[in-house]
Amino acid sequence: MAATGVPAESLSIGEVAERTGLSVHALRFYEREGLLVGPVDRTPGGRRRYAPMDVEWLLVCVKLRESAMPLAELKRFAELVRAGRGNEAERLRLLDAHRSRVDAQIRALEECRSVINWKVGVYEEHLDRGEAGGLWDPTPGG
Amino acid sequence: MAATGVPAESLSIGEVAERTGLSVHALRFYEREGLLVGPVDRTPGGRRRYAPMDVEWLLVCVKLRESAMPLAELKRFAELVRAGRGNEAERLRLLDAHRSRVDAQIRALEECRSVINWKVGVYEEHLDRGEAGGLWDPTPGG
DNA sequence: ACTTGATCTAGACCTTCCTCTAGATCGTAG
DNA sequence: CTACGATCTAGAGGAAGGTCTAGATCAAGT
Repeated sequence: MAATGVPAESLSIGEVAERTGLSVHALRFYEREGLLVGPVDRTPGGRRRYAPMDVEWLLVCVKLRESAMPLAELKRFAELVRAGRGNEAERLRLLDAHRSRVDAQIRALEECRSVINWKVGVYEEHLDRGEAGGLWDPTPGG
Repeated sequence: MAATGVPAESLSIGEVAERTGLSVHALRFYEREGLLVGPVDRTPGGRRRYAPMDVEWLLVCVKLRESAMPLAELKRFAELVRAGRGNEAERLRLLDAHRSRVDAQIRALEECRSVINWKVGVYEEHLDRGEAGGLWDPTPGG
């Protein structure tokens, strides 16, 4: 069912799927799209054998994706890493730009939350005083 | 160019687009999809005339969408509001569920940010000591 | 009247990001 | 040897959320 005869730490695609939360399909898709740093190792039979480093990279990818980095940008990042030492400044710029976007997202979500909280408050108050309130709900926007 | 002969507060679709940040196309799309609470007023010539209340509803929609509420759920909410008084408890449940998701999103983004911060720190440190660092970048995952 | 810009409708089209299918192969357990 | 599940490749399919086009109409300025 799993690893034998290969470097003890290597993982099958299914195991990587479990560890990263990505689907097996998505893992193959990411690879095709050039989102991985290096080519994935194969067993003599042609199955993928992921190294721990691949998994760590994928875990970073998952975080970047979760924070809405587009695949295209993730690909760009992977290319920079693949190119090797010498472009760290550019990698840094890329990450830093993304970080700003994440901060903006957080701020935006906090604002959304306060709008929702306000709406929730309106409904709670209404329910508290009971439907007996009679003429109610002239509230713009329900 | 704008309102005359209609209730002073009514707005053209272009004006609403400006005020909400939605495109004119998106506004028509939202309407078709049943995301608005009521039918939008029309001029004798057939142009849409939005009431201030429509705009307020749209501004709420924008916030809900920004926080990733699916259109289907927004539509459900619009239906409840359209149905009128009596279903406030359900509206509340819907909003409350969404609020939890927003909180989860914020927490997830904060975790992403800390991963990014760590990565940024790695690159900054590298750049600080100069490329002269020589053998570097055995870092799993670039 | 003429021109220009905003709107109108219906519906085709697009992008992003996967997901799923088909049909074949690998590998391990019985 | 036989099964059976996991994986393989290539490519089709799909959901979400708009965006854009075409061709016509409206409304205002000159």
